[in-house]
Amino acid sequence: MISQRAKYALRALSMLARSNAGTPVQIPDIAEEQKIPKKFLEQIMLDLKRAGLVESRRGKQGGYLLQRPASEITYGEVLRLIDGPIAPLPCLSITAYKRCEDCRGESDCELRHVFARVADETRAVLFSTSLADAIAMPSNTCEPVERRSND
Amino acid sequence: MISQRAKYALRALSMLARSNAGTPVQIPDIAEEQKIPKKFLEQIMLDLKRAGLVESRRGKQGGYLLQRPASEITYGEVLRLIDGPIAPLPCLSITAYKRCEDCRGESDCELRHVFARVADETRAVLFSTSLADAIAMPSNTCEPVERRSND
DNA sequence: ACGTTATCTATTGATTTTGTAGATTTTATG
DNA sequence: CATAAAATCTACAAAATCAATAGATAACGT
Repeated sequence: MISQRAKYALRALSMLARSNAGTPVQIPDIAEEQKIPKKFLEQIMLDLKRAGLVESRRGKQGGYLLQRPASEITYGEVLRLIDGPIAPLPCLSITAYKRCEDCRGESDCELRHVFARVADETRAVLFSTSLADAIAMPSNTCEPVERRSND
Repeated sequence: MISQRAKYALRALSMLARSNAGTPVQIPDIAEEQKIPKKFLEQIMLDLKRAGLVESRRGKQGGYLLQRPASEITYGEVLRLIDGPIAPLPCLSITAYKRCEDCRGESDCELRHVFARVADETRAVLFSTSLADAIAMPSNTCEPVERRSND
């Protein structure tokens, strides 16, 4: 499960992506439309700014804008920033690699082999999907949400 | 990231799967070999038992055995049992579906569309990989851990 | 100068995670 | 039957994480 924070971040960024006009979007507006606690959102936007995803303008007519085109900000990038490593095991993370202390031999760790595949698939989706892609999807992809027999 | 608990559970089950002989494996042995806190492991094994994954024998010569063949216990099943839903969003979980209160319209929620793909891919791997599969993998799959440019 | 907006720092409460501790029950075996 | 070895059960606790709140400060446009 991704964190609430990550959901908020992605939804906020989506709003910025939609409001392309070059005019900043303000926190109170995002908070209201997306039902996000205002002060909480402030912190999140700050994180996004420090990471270089958005830029801010202060004072009247201020607010936030994407720093890059929406097509060049991926879900993976955002998710990693907010929730940390994408990989399901520390020893599979690229940005925060850490050996599992209790695990002898990564090359014959079964867990690692299995979850390496999960990590690969997950990254393939998340880093190939940009904010722009996501916005373009819904209308097209509307087959009645195909469900397999598993979670 | 999967929980420590889940790692322990999977490693313990792996030991049971390997020790096929029909002779029970005991908690102290698992705990020592896998470096798992013994009392913590006890709780985990109880969960696995209650869920019908393993059976137990008490008293001397007691211990735990798989209740089904190792080829019929999947990583997905174990992970869901221990860590909860596989899906990254409550509204994508099959076993614990929950509407996102702050989200209007699931069919046009961008987050949902993107993470639905993640969920599908993840489940495809986890539910198609059994304990037996995982044990069989390591020796074969030993190309020097292919890494993409992303986490 | 004024109000509006982002920025910063600190703190709180709830929940989850990761364990510990100790008493109890069951069972094989001598 | 007595004993020791094993699982079982219940409760608790420390630490970390998450979600959110509070209040003061700095920058900017008009």
